[in-house]
Amino acid sequence: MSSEFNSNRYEQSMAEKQRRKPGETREKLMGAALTLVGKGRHFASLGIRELTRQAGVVPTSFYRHFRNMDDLGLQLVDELGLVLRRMMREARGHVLQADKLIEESVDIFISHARANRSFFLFMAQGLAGESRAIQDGIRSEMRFFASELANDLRRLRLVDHLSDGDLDMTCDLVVRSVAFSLTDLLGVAEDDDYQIDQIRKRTIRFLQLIFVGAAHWESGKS
Amino acid sequence: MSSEFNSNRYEQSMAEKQRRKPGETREKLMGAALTLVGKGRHFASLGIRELTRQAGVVPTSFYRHFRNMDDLGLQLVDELGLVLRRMMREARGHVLQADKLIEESVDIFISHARANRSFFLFMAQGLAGESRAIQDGIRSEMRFFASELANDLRRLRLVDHLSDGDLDMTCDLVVRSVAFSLTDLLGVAEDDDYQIDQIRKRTIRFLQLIFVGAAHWESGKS
DNA sequence: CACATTAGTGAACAGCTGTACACAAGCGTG
DNA sequence: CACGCTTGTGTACAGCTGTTCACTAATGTG
Repeated sequence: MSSEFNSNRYEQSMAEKQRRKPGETREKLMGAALTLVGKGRHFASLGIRELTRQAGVVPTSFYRHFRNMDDLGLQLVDELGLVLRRMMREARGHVLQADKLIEESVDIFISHARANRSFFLFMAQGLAGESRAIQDGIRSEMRFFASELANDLRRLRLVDHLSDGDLDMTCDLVVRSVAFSLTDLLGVAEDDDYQIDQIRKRTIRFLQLIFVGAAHWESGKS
Repeated sequence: MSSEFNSNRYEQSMAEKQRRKPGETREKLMGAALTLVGKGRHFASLGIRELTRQAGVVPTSFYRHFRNMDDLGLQLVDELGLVLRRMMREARGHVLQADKLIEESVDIFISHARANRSFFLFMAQGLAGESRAIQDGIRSEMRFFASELANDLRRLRLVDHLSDGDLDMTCDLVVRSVAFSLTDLLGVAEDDDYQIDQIRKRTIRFLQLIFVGAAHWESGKS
């Protein structure tokens, strides 16, 4: 990555101290955090020096962009939101007919989880992390995701018999189940296709079970 | 049992350096870890010195009982198993008739979660923690819990139409949903009765939805 | 061009960290 | 009693930690 500017003006780079595109260090620091998390470290155990070392930057640079570790975590949550939105957009574009809706959505989810492993690892960690702000941020992203899902389902008119509240609850449960499958997914090796397929099948069955419940919800309500 | 001369020799305890019942320091260390976790710290960020300080013990004592932090975590997972088993036993004893089964189980779960807050906090953290061994341990406890639940349901003959595999899947989903509600529960203040009741109601609805799905599962299967 | 602002650097400091080592007190067993 | 075993203690050390400070180079704005 980022090799587009190494050809034209490196002859004056005697010092090469700080000529980089703006915000690059910031991204390097956030990327370094994700890299370390991707290597199995927990975000809460990362230190500033360790982070800057991984990013190839001097420790003091950290404070130019973040007040402390929680601050960096919050900005990571914001980027996580972008990842989720990209995933939603792709799902909305790809789902063609209703009968394969669950399978295709789960597939898209799994492929995004594999492509953005570190991001989702960070999300799973943050749910029970030590910063309340990060926790709330992630929870809020999940709520947003669930409400968007509810909107889509309403638009597709597949669940007309459900009240808004019941639909929201159903989507909430769906998102939680998928999020939990996510932690399964992050627990197996990246290339263990067999295990990943098992998780895929289980997740699909979970969602089918939930939607069967939703289809019969009013009649089954006590 | 008591010989005749071991009763009058406690007056030489001038130093009182290390006369404590065996294993007390071990428990103090594990308790200190739980205390810190209960205060909002993440287990992965705890240090040995910090822990021994909290326990009121000298740092070197740590190594008498644990090889490292992961070792301590694993032993905490074992104790977590005991907590879960106690909870299951109480649930089995208290559930009288089938129609209140979900409500009563959720109530028991919530009361145990409040009573053993730090333990469940540790469990929620460990699910996405940095030690694979701890992660697997917790996952294994959850699987055991789910299979016990499946046994109970089979014994109560409430779900005779489900195959063993489908019942296991249903119970797995139930346990996951409850575990996720747990993280909600741990996120609110201990005495915020209103929020806790909201979580209680939502969890009950989740489980009802799942069981409605299970009741119609075969017919809804594609 | 002059200027304030921004983003980078290196040196420094006090304090904390994990771990090793040698020692002491009490225990159970012979 | 003497012995080894376990548990707890104090000291020590090298290395890492977060954070402050003063300095410098490049950038954008007038």
